[in-house]
Amino acid sequence: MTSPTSPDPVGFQHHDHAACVHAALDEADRQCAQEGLRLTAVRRKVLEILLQGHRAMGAYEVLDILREDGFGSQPPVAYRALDFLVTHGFAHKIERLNAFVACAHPGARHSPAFMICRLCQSVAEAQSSQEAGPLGDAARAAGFHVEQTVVEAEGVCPACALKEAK
Amino acid sequence: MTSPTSPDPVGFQHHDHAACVHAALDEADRQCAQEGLRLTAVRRKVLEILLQGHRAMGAYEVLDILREDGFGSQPPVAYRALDFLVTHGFAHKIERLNAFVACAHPGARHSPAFMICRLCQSVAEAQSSQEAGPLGDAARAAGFHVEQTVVEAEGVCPACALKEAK
DNA sequence: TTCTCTCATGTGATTTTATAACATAATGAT
DNA sequence: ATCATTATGTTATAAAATCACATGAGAGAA
Repeated sequence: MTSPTSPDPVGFQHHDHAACVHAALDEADRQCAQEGLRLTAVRRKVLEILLQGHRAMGAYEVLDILREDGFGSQPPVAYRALDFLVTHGFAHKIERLNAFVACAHPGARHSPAFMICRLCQSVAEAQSSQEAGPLGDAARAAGFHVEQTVVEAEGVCPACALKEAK
Repeated sequence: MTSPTSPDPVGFQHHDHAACVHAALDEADRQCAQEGLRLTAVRRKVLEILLQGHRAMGAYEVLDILREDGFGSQPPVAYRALDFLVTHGFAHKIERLNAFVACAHPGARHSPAFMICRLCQSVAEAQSSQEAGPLGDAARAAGFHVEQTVVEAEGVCPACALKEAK
């Protein structure tokens, strides 16, 4: 299933893709049931698309796939599902790319940080924190109450750095 | 010149606005001369607009003012000038808002961090760092080479927090 | 100066991203 | 079964950004 030569776009490491998609969907089902959220067909499909894609995808890219699969084909269909997933932590928006990725740490309450490779467009998700680091310090100093954070680094992933060095 | 009742949108504190705009433009002139950059009329005007506005402004908002002042009125005019300013550190793009602010620390080589008030839309710029904090740790652990960072916190500024508390 | 090369600007058209507004349908509670 | 709520489908439009190409201004060489 997983090509051994293609770069792993979410974690910079290879893994069993089909299993990972399945497990994440199961986890989402479980979590929605627990919290009384409705993981409807479109929403579940969009999450599946993001998990399958395993990289940052634009809303219209997601929409194209939804259309092929017989769902509504207008932008709001994709945006609404993406909003749901983002709101409830099943996916994240990468502001720098105006694109979306499935969350790599489902279930965990977290403020994610992303590393975006400018060469292969892969995106890795790391755990961040709203209080730690320079931003947390600045916020405390300024008396600013942080509710959400966008932390994204653009640069070169290890795989591309290797290729470039050659 | 400065209204004592309006919130200060960039730093959450009041200051002498006219002088601040003037000083920043001078500083930009100086720095461009030194680095052999051309701070042309449009570019200087756009910087002035951002400094005057003293908040995050959309490209089209900037463009409207350019138009009124007799410059070109098509989007590329604004976007090109903004690109120049951002590239050379005279302004920053706030990804979360798709908007631009004049740099609050001109001259300093820095990776900025922003605090965005969701109530009054004011934006404060703090100094950040590409190496410090959770993101730096994660990047080192992953072998990711960071070139640029987007660090933005959304929340409530001190002034709005006070108003809400009432 | 005048030529020329380069970089910047002006303009029209288009693409990409995102939302508004409203009708219809599905779901859950009573 | 009814009703309120929430989700979906669809049309239309807004907002943000870029492409392509023609014109113009500035720096350096002849």
